[in-house]
Amino acid sequence: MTEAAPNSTPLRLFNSLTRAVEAFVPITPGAARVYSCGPTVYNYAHLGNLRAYVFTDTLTRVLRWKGYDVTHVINITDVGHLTSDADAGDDKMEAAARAQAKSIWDIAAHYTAAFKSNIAALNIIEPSRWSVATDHIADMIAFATRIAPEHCYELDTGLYFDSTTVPDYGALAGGHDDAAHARIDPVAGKRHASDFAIWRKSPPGEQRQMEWDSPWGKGAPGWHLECSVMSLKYLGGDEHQFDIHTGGIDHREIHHPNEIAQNQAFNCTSHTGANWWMHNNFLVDRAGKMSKSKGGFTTLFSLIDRGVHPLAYRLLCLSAHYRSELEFSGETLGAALTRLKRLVMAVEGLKSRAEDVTWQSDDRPFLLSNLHPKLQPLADAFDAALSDDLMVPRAIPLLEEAASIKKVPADEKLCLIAAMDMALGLNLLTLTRADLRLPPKDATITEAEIEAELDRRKAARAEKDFATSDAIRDSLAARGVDVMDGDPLGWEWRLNLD
RNA sequence: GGCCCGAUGGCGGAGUGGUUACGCAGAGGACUGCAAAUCCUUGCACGCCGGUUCGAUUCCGGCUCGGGCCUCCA
Repeated sequence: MTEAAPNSTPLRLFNSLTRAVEAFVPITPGAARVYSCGPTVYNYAHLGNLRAYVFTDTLTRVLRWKGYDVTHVINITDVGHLTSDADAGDDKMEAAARAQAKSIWDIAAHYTAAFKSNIAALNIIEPSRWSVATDHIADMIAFATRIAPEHCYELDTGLYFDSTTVPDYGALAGGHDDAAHARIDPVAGKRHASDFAIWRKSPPGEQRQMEWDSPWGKGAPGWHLECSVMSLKYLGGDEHQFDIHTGGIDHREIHHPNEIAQNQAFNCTSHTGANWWMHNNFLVDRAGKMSKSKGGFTTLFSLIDRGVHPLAYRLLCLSAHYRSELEFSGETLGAALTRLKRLVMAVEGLKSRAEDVTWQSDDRPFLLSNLHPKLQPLADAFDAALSDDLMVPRAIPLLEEAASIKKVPADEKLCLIAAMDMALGLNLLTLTRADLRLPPKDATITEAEIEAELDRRKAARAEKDFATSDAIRDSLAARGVDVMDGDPLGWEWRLNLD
């Protein structure tokens, strides 16, 4: 541990490899190396995608809370995913480029920037490294060259991995059933249905925007290859092993088993490459999970356009355990926004009463030292909840209790809240009520106009001309503005979350 | 068709073999010219049928319903 842990509950994490919660033991004492499967940048991330990064951010923050130095890598997949068939066919990046009549590189740059903007808006800590797939083609070719003689075979369409050449292929998925794959039209010549492409050759006579020379001809790497290559390169160390690999639960069935097979082939061992494989569950709506390919996805940008602060979505994600499905709707989002607002107001109230600035420290052990006797049990319970496989839903009410508990000085409460928020990432110490009042994109009135109307109304009320003051209030309401006399903020946008 | 998961109050979502989750909504109160916002208080639950048990929402079996994966997906 790099810092003295204020509380000593051991961290326990669910491991998809064993389907059990296990005590976390890092390879290097005091350090944690984490790799997260990142986005394919051919479109905007939808809210379901973003849940995965709130999850991995929670993991990062809890590891830090427990005192570990975290090295975190997220990849940017700017090449390699296919639109349809198992291992051949069109590339999503190429298809998006054609559809938008842009260079594929422009597409990747645009959606990468959009993704990073979402990450920032959700107060997700930047990874130690963003690892871009197309920057690692040479590494991928070297990796493939090393495993090819023992584990791969070449067809007209590309280089394929023979899934029977590694022990327990598909174990992560909970048992592999080769027959189940038979339903899919197999690529001609594949030895086993579960074999997958390491290198995809460009179709004869077709010039692709992204293609590279390789020992197996001009083409592009298979989409499983990049994660093995980049995770082992940046996190694997001499042993080519690291601590935790995260991703969506859908990756547990295909992508991660294939990654494991590649790692085993590369290392010539049965070790999967990562000691923990962790998977977040889906964000769902009434119809089931959200997904890009089904269309009809909702982006974080669309929420902001409606006047919903992005951290409300973060709080929504934190209100459920990462391994549970989470229902998304206007109602659940609105509930999270209201909850966030009340939290922010509580902290603002404490800040206005605080007498010193000790709570402005970012030194967690300091903040958690010498806690008020009434706060210590809350801190301990908070630590216990986080340590129990990141049980954040049980941790949030403890922060709320810390904010409202009676007969404890504001400064002391703020110290604990500041420490807790380092784990939750809700920005509670800096966020203000006014920050949460985002104008809807379709607003028909400006804030200056609203303030002018409120000045008129204030004058009318001073004269006890309630007919005029109520008429002004009604006209503002008709334009989506709610007047709140007893509230320092004075007014608020009315949200439409249907 | 194969594999897997879930079923908690109006909604979301924790948890437990016998005692409070929590949030949002609702209700009552305070405040307010009124309303809103805020604060305080508060009602509401454990899919169905069996079994184990002194006692099950919590353990076991069956059923029903819902969902996921098996094709790119977080």
